[in-house]
Formats: sequence, C-alpha cells, structure tokens
Amino acid sequence: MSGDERRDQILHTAMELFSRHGFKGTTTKMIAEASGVSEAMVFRHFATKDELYGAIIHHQACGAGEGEGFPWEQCPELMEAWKNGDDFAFFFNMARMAMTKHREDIAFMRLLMYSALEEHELADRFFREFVSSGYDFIGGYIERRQKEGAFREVNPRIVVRAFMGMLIHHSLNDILWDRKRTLLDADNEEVAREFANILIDGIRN
Amino acid sequence: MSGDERRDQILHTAMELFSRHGFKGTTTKMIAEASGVSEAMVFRHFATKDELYGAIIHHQACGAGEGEGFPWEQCPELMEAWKNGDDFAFFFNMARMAMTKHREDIAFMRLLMYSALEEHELADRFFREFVSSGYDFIGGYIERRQKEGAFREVNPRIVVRAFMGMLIHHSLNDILWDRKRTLLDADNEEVAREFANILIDGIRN
DNA sequence: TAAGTAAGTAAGTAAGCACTTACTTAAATT
DNA sequence: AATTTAAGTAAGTGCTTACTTACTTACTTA
Repeated sequence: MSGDERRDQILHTAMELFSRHGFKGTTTKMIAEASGVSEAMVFRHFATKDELYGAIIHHQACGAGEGEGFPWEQCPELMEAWKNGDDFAFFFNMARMAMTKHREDIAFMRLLMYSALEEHELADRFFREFVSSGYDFIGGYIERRQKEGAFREVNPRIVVRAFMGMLIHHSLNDILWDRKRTLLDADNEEVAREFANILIDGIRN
Repeated sequence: MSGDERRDQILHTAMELFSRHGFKGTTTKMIAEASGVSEAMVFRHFATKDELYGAIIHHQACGAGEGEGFPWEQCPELMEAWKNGDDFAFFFNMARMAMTKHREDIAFMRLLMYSALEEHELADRFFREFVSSGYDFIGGYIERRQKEGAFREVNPRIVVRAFMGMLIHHSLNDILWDRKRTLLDADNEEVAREFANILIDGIRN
C-alpha cells in the first residue's frame, strides 16, 4: 500500500475509534491493530496522537463544514422554498435534510460530542463555522417573514434554538439515548413534517 | 475525618472530576490529590475505580431519579396547571423548572453525556427511570387535552420530543457549545415563555 | 494504662501508555 | 547490477496507570 493510501486508512480507522471511545479511551495500539500495521507506522504518518486527532478534525471540518458549501445550499427544494417564502417546504426540508445528514454521520456526531466534553478544538470550530451559519440562515428567513407579516413578533434566535433543538435532540436520541426507539418510533418523514408544522403554527401571525 | 465523611468527600470529588474529564480521563491519583488524601485511602473506600464510578451512579440515580419523587411532582404551580388544564402555565413551568435544574446540575449533565458516549450504565438507567416518566407525564397531558378538543390530532410522543428537544438543547448550548452565549443571549424566563408559546400554538386546534 | 481499632500514608508492583530505535524487505531508479 | 528510497516491523524506552503492602499515628475502650 502506498504512503498516502495508508495515511488515509489510518486516519479513517482512528476517526472511527475516537468516535467510539473518545480521545483518552483510544490507544495508539488499538489504532495500529485496527489498521493492520505496527504502531511505528502510525507514528511515521502522524508524529503524535494529538497530531492524528488534529488531522481528523481538519479532515472533518473541511469535509463537513464547507468544501462544497453548506448542505442547505446544496438542496434545491430548500432554496426554492426560501425564495418563494414557502414556510412548510422550508422547515420541512430543513428538518429532513438535517436528520438524513445526522443519520449518515453517526461517527462524526459522536466525535463532536466527545470533542465538546473534552474541550478539543473541533467542537468550537464546527460551532463557529457551521452551526452559527445555520443560525444566520434560518434566523434570516424568519426575520424576513416577520417583516412580510407572516410570523409574529418574537426573538428569531429563540425560534431557531427551538427548531434546532427539536432536530438535534431527535437525532441524538436515535444515536445515543434511545437506540431501541422505546420512547418514540416514528419515521423521519413524519417527524420532520410535525416539527415543521409545530414551528410554523407556533410563530404564525 | 470519619470514614463515612471521607467516603462522601471522595465520592463528590470524583464525581466532579469524572464529569469534567470522563472515566478514562480521570486518574485515581487526580481523585486522591483533589480529595487531599493518598491513593491508598481512595482504594480503602472503593475497591476499584469501577466501583467508585458505580457508587457515583447509584448516588446520582437515587438522588436525581427519585428519592423525593420526580421534580415535576415537586412544583405546585405545575401540578395546579396540570389539574386545571392551563396549557401555558403547564408548559412554561415545565420549561422553567427543567432549565433551572439543568443549570444547577452541570456536573451531572456532563457525567450523563459521558456515560451515554462511553455506554456506562448511568445513561441507560437515568433514561429508563427518569426520562421515560417525563415522556409519560407530558405525553399524558397532551393526550388528555387532545380528547378535550384543545389540541389537534398529532402523535403526542412527537410533540414531547419537540418540547424536550427545545429544553435539553438549550441547556446543552449553555453548558457545552455556546458558553459565551454568542448565538443566543436571552434569559431563561423569556426563553421558557417563548418555547411554551411556540409549542401550544403549534398544536392548538 | 495497655490493647485494640480505625484513619492514614510512603513506597512499592505489574501492566499499559505514547513514542523510538535499529533494523528488514521490496520495489524503483541510476 | 548497484544504489537509493520508501513501506514496514520487533523490540525496546521511560513514564503513568490502577492497585497493594507494610507500616505509622491518634483516638477509644476495657
């Protein structure tokens, strides 16, 4: 295997392990064994464990945060709804897109949670670059629709927090707390629809 | 210091450290030093590090999960609202109470997150004994109000998830992700009021 | 006052940790 | 064919970890 291929493989293996066991809970020996090489190979590609973690962060931040732009800019139905002021389509597609993304990237979400708890850079960076843009995007839409008289007077940031809360908490339940779906076992389509309905009716004029 | 006092002190010190650094990230040496005793004293009171963690879990599960009953049963305004079907008072007090509890018990919330990620027993137990009762309580109220014709037809569990999502996500932002309040800097009273308003208008008939 | 008991520790131990060294193999280049 | 280069490893290094042992101190009780 070539150097670059091996580097990539170690990086992905390590990311999987870090996301499962956290930074302290993952040993370089585990990473080496899971990658099918000796520990020395791991340290040839990444000088320290911290540097390896840093490379994962960089890789994820570039891949998830931007790269091809924010995911909501990637969804034509969503941008269409944004232009037309189609409230249901806007919030419904936002919810569906978020849930799909979360479900695809469980490892990344776990890594993000660990990072936040362990106060690594990733959480902060993801937050500043990604989440805050999401707040601006949704918050901006709400503000516009308030000016158009569609939504009542209310701090748009609180509304965004309410909506983000529904989405993230729901995904976190699926990934972390209620993996067996004992509390709520509905498909994402229905949940997204109801979240959108609740929010829209909740702030309609 | 007597044996029982010391045991308690070590337990609380350890809980603080586990909540900050996770299980793997906390060493018995750290615990001993922070408690002002030798490591041998820690192991006199708790045979293994796992047993110490178990004792913390037990202590927290008994203290937080029940003991004097669920916190919502402790709040007279809330039970009054429940009886009278005063929707705003019900959801507003629920939100305010949850936020206050979360803010008081940051260490416990962090411990809970770590437990969920590390798949320790605490997360599961807290979830089964506490969260699921919360779902039943709020879900039951919504169902009743649906029968009375106040709320529209919608899966009550989805509504509970939406509401819990707002509350927990908001607290998690305060504790973990947005400690500097760059995204949203509103007082809990206002946030609780708006969350309640959004939910009620969102499911009103 | 002598004996017993409980709180406490200094100084270990073996295993595990991140990281290194000195070496081998095999393919590409000269 | 000889030399260089890059992928790879076995066997370490020194330090930290969870946990133990053998001992001391201080208070209580017969």
